[in-house]
Amino acid sequence: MTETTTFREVMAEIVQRITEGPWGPGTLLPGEVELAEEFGCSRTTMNRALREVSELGFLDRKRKAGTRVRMAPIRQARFEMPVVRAEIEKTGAVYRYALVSREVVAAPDWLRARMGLKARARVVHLLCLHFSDGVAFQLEDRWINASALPQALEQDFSEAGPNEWLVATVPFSEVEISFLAAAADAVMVQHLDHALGDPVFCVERATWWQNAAVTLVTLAHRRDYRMTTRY
Amino acid sequence: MTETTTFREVMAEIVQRITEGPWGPGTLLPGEVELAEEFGCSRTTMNRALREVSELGFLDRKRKAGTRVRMAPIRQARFEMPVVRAEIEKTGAVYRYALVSREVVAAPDWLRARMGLKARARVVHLLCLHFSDGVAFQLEDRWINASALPQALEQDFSEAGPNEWLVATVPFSEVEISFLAAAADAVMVQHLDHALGDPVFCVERATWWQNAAVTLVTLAHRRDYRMTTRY
DNA sequence: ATGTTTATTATGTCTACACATAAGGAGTCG
DNA sequence: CGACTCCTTATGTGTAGACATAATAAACAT
Repeated sequence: MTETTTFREVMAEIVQRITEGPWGPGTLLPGEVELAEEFGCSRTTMNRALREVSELGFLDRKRKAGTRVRMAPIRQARFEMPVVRAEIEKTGAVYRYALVSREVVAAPDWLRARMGLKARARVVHLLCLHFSDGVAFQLEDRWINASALPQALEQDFSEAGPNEWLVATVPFSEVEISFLAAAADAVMVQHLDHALGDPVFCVERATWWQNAAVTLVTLAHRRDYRMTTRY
Repeated sequence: MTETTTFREVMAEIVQRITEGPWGPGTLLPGEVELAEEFGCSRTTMNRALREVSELGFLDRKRKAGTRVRMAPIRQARFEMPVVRAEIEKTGAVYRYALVSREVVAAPDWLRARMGLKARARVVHLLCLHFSDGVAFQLEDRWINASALPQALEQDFSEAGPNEWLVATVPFSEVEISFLAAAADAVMVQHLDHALGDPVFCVERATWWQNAAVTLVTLAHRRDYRMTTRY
């Protein structure tokens, strides 16, 4: 091996041995020291390589037990959750935002339960639309906990979407994301190109910050929308 | 600082400074050497910490340019794509598999176009059901390219699902995954607890290996299924 | 036989140092 | 003024060596 053996090369070789070579599912790999010797690199490098391969989902590492090839590689899909604006503009289309409605109300029971709000919590309820080249692309149904974020009461969200305001205001959060299929309701029918009961692809995102509920949003997408990733 | 400063502690402190402390979005961080000095650790450790924080999506690192706090943290959702069996058994329910139908046919045009198959390619078409505690959980509509995988013709898939056979047979693949909402068709109505036209959450997964199409599968889920992740 | 302690071992992480590499910036030259 | 070269600098990655930790396996006691 003439050139320097980088940990990436080692990774590649390991993956190859797993996927095509002698290390089938369930195989117990030799120890790091032995492998490092075979590959002509330091244990540090071998450790890095093995760690990253295991992060890819191929290996299962346990102290003392050793490194074992996963029976079924954990195939994890990564979906970047783009800001709608970026997602639309990436396609070359023109983005436009519109506020449909805004109201400040007492949190309904289902919302209180869902987000863990106190009784009589006040929330800002928004309906927004995101257009791609003039066509409704996404309907945003958002609730913001005004008890935790009183500044939300002063925002009117007529110019910019609440998402952009939120990411700039609330620094970091605990997030729960769900993907689901829902039946189009009256509101969706009115704003998106759907018929009543049509299947709608929805993303629901609940956000907390320091154990306080921040916001719950449901993003309903236009007809035939797909969320796709490759790897 | 009495106890050992592990790279995790350093990470935590860095994240805290980004989310709550002085390092707002866009901040240019001090160099690794300086930070290592401040935190009382080696540059190696600081490097590891910064690398992992940047993998979390908070930091943007470039040689010479330095380490900068991302304007909008890349909110990426990671969905582990579990084998159905594991997903069901994790909930404590009993898993059962059933083959609904199996046929070997010439690939229909839409499939040829979708997967890039040659004309007159033969495919194995399977319909399978995955039960959770006796209730239909997922309907699997799978096409396997028999031209690339002739072994598939000898499998009858009556005992074990094609997924488990495939992961054991085809080593590693290029995958494209889509999430979408579809309207329940006659087949789904028959096997899942759906009415015609009901919204169904579907996962579509196309797989290639060495530029040859391997399989295309659509997984239709039971009513009200959600795919959820937290971070 | 069964439960508890102890030794062993593979991975996890830290340190200090070195060289590689990419990219910004200064200086040079047409 | 613009294009080029070279230097500087921050991150990227490599080495060897050490100690920490978790989990298995063996030895021991009940």
